Amino acid sequence: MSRRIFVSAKEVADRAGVSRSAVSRTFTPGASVSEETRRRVIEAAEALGYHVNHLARGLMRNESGIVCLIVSELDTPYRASLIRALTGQLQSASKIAMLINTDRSDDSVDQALRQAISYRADASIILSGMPDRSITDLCLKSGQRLVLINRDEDRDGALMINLNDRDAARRSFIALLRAGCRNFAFANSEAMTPSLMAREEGFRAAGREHGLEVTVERFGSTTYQSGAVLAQRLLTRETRPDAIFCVNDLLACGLMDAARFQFNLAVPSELCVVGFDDIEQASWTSYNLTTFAQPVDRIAAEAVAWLDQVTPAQTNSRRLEADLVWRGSVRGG
Amino acid sequence: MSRRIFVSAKEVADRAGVSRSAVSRTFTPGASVSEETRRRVIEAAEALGYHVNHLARGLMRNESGIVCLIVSELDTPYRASLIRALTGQLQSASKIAMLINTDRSDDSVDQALRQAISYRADASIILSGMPDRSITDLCLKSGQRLVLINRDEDRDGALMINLNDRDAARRSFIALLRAGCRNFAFANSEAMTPSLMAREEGFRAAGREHGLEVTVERFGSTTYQSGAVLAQRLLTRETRPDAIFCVNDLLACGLMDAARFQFNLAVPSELCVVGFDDIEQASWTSYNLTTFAQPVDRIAAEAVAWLDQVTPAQTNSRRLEADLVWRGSVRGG
DNA sequence: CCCATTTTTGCAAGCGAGTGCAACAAGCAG
DNA sequence: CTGCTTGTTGCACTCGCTTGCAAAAATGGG
Repeated sequence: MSRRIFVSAKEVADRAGVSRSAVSRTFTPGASVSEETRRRVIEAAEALGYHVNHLARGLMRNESGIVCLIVSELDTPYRASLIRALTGQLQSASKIAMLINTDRSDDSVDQALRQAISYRADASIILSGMPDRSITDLCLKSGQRLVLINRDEDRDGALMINLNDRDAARRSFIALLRAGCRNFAFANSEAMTPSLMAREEGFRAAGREHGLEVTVERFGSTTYQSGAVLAQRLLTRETRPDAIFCVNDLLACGLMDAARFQFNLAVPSELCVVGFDDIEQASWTSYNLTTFAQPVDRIAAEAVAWLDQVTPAQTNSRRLEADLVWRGSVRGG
Repeated sequence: MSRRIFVSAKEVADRAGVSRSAVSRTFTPGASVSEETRRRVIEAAEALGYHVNHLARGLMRNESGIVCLIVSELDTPYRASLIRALTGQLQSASKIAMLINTDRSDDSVDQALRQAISYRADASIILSGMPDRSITDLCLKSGQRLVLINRDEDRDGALMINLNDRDAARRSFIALLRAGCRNFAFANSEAMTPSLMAREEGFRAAGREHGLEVTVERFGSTTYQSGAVLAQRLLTRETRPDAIFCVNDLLACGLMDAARFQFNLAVPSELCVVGFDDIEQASWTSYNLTTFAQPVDRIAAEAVAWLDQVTPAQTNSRRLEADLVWRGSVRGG
């Protein structure tokens, strides 16, 4: 079964009684075709079910319209909503997303970029992991655009979109301080990616500025399960924290559940919690979590706008602000 | 900036001192090339950073290796995990996923399929919505494979993967009956898709068989928020249900939160709840929801296996079983 | 009505690869 | 040495499209 009998421009041309170029031009915005021929071509195309072959077009035009999204653990709420925003906005800019899942091995971000090159993607957007410099250089040299979201490592020529994590962490500290908390803790994973570390640094720095100790605990990856373990570790300390900033919401949910059901602590009266990302679950009544919102639409918009530019601007780094979403997991507010 | 200077087979051939065909054959498994030339080609390719142009290859071979995933609201937990499974398994079968987001307008499933045709996708997998017959016919006629997941409407030639929703609903009823419940309710959305309706039918049918009334309430879409509204409606009835089967987990979470925080009902002692999908949140301590697991890996495996077949089998419909995951939202167990 | 513009149209040359075919080389049996 | 098989290689055509170029048609001004 390799019938694969797509109808080609030739057939449309024959049926419409015009040349193949006429068909081509009909489907090329801005090309010179008379109203009459265009009508006949459209009609024939409709009747035959013709669709321009984007593979062939990409080959000729030397631009495929494809943008690769490189991501692991894509069912994580934050990732999923970012992907949703990106695919939506890419489509509005008449590009199409190829999704490459890098869950498997470690070098697979490199593999993913090779795929991107093979399909002559116009650009790649990296949401997870960090590829080797040699391969990113190859991408850039080949004229493929590169967007790094929350990756932070430098790659000249690539667009880097980051949040102001340090500042958010600082604001979180102040909010907790105003809520009357005095024993601060930071619940982190062991992932140690730049943006996660920036949150930790920012929170610690704020502590130092106010002359207050900040307990830091790190465990596993940024998941619900890690949150539970971190709760275990933090809440059994001699001086129990009354304020915990969690490196992301998923972890915060796990931590809150453990605090509540395992340690019988009431949030926010006995323990204040702040998260990061503003995933949907943060707004659920059970959590009602005060958190920082990832501006997914802004992120996607910046990325797509940059891809649409003819010549990428000088400044290829964006630092976006994460807004604090006040909910019930912190007193006051 | 349209440099786009990818290296071509010609350049590799020149550098290796062989013909272009030799390069082509080197990268075509099973083609006849001597060990010596292959070595030289590989070496030159490596040095130049050559990657076969999949656009051109797809054009010639008349198969692109692209599979379109057509989906809306892809940040929904169940959808996201299905996408993760699909992309992972497609890649293992050396195919690549194109993700088409159909959030926007209503006819956009049709639009998506047009895109799939334009990119000469080998197949399309539809997770949301239902395209017009005319366009699916065009896909099939063009030799493009079609997979419908939980769509249920018939399309000859397409693979249809469904769950045994009716049976799951029946088992759910029996479990609730055994838990000692007597006032049964079914919380549904107004989406009315076949698989959701099958769950409702199945649950009602089980009720009839046991001579017990089943209250059905429908509202909005299958979201957390709808769950809250449905709780409001169901739990204010003169005879309050003590067993609610929710059409999916998201809705169940909303319903449980409302039951708990708004109506002060304890789960499972005063109210038993069963969901569907087994999203990650169902396992969180706050919900600890008894539910039916969507066999996402099986679904993905069936889809990919069918795509790999040279000639699609006669029987192009799969009905998979959803396993009951016992947790704490139902007494006993 | 004629000539100069402008618009439309078709031809043909690519884009980067795969592959049938024939030429060629090597290996081997007779 | 000849004839034949087996394995490699290059030529040239093809896939479906875009686009520069020049010819043809349409338009308009004088």
